Amino acid sequence: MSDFGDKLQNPTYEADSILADKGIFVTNQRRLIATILFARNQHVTPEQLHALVNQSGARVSKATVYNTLGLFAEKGLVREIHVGNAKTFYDSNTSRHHHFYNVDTGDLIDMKQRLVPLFLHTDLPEGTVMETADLVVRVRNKAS
Amino acid sequence: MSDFGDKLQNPTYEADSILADKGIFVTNQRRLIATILFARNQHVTPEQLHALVNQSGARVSKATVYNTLGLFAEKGLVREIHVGNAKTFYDSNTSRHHHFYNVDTGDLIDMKQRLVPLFLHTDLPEGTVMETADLVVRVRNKAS
DNA sequence: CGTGGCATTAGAATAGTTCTAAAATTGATC
DNA sequence: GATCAATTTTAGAACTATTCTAATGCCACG
Repeated sequence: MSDFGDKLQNPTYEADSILADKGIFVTNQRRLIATILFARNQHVTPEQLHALVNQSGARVSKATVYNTLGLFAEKGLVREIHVGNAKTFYDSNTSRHHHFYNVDTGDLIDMKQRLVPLFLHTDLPEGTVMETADLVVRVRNKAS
Repeated sequence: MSDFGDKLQNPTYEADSILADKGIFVTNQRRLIATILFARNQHVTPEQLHALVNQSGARVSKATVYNTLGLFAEKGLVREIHVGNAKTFYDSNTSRHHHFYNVDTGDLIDMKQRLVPLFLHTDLPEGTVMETADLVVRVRNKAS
């Protein structure tokens, strides 16, 4: 990149600085994935993201999508949400909030209510540290 | 079974009545599974239960274990707990409580604290009904 | 410009679960 | 008790999400 003006125009610049801020080494694939992830707040599964990335012309392998999402989650860039039944979502909104999971449609929906009071680290089982605390309310369509 | 006295002596009688109370048709396999499940409050995965049943001499197929646990959960006899990473646990303690899941050991541990306030059905997404509401706090061993 | 180390890749492997089609069991009926 | 329809059980194949593997590519630095 030539100068600062260029950088501001360049849609990838923001992704680069987000990654750099978290000490994540920037590569083409990571930039691509970050750009898509942060284009809007959203919930994606690795598979959905893989499709999104690749239909944008680029080619990123499934393994890299998994690795990259795992790395981003580890660095606090996205939140990993486990909804059971072998599915994992990644949420680009890392603020404290919880979810509904519709088992019929596979949709993950933000919960507006703040239901879970502060969680105290001192109460964790002996010798463990918290990784994540997910409240997932599983729902299904009424008519079924 | 011959008479009521016999039934009281018979360890399977309790399982039978538990099943009957929930309108579950009793079969040998279901009785076996129920007996093991309710011998003590515990968390089991289908695979663990399958091993338990079969090392007790009987032979019950994996498919039946899955079907039966699913049926019991549907009828409210056990609680299904989704901890992510493709594992499902069944908890013979159906009272409201939540769990720690140790990702290193695979253990599911009861949480003593009552962290989640009453959940209001009216706040569910349009056209859906609640299935389960699980708060799972994922922890890992400190030294890793 | 060569070397070391990480990143990426395709495809195989794995784990948990569900599906399938056939065989067995059940209770109801003769 | 034999017969029937309905349900349950079964073995194993199929499926899905994810992780592993081993080879290849890429970049930074000397």
